[in-house]
Amino acid sequence: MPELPEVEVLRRSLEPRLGQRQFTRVMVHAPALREPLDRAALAGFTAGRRVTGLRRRAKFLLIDLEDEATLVVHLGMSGRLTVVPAAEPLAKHEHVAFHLAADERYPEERLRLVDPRRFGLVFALPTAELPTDRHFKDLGVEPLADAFNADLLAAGAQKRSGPLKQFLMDGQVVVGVGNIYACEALWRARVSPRRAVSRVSAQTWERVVVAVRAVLSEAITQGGTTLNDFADGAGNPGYFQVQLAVYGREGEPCFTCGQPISRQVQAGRSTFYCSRCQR
DNA sequence: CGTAGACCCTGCGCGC
DNA sequence: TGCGCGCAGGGTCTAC
Repeated sequence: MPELPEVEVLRRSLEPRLGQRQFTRVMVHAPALREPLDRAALAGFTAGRRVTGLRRRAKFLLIDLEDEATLVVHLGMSGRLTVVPAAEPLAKHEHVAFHLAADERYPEERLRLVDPRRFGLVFALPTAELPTDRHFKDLGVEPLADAFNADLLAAGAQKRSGPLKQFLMDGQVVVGVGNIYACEALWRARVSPRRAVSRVSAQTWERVVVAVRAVLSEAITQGGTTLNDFADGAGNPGYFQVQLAVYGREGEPCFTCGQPISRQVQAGRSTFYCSRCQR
């Protein structure tokens, strides 16, 4: 399901539902997702602790708990993280669930991860170890932070070669820009995804920054979904509210010029673009 | 050192 | 109606 906007929408939807709730037991139903599930660590860092806050870094959801522990969830391609009644039957592909104690607001529930393709990831660790954890230590800047700017991209491009789209999707440069929004942002910036990063002007970098920010923040505002199987933390489905200009529109007319949208595979992923508008 | 490609896994839609 | 194929939002590893 996720790109950055979907994870951010999920974070916001879960925040009131999980805030101050106490984790009880963890139910691990699969041996591994992208990595093995460490039942002992998951239980040890969560059982009995209350949720103190929810954060996001790149496409990772960070659930901070009492006593300086953090539960980390990544949804991969097909993960859904939802809160359901504790007695809800086990869902197909429900690989792990964290039970939540009843309080004055909610009955006993469970926070469950359903992930058919199992590209997701769940682990827990001391909060202080997050920055040096191997999943986080090499991550680039957040695209909605001030540090994401034309100078940063131009500097990063000097150390690399290859096409612009792959550069934008490189998490060591900027995080959270996945295949859909990379395509959308480059269409909006009117620059070709195939353009070599060495041949991008300062002015164009500026347009790319503006476009990435706009595409992501609009998707968040609109409830995050471009994706047909997205659901927020309450299980509400997505609404296809985000109008996609190029992604999935091969052969359909460009909204700007009417030229049929092209599709080309780059690094094993489909790239959609307008060959007239994007140079 | 960077970069390109394979790979992890299941489900879905399409054409036959 | 059923089957096989291609394709899908992510990230990481290996071979060059």
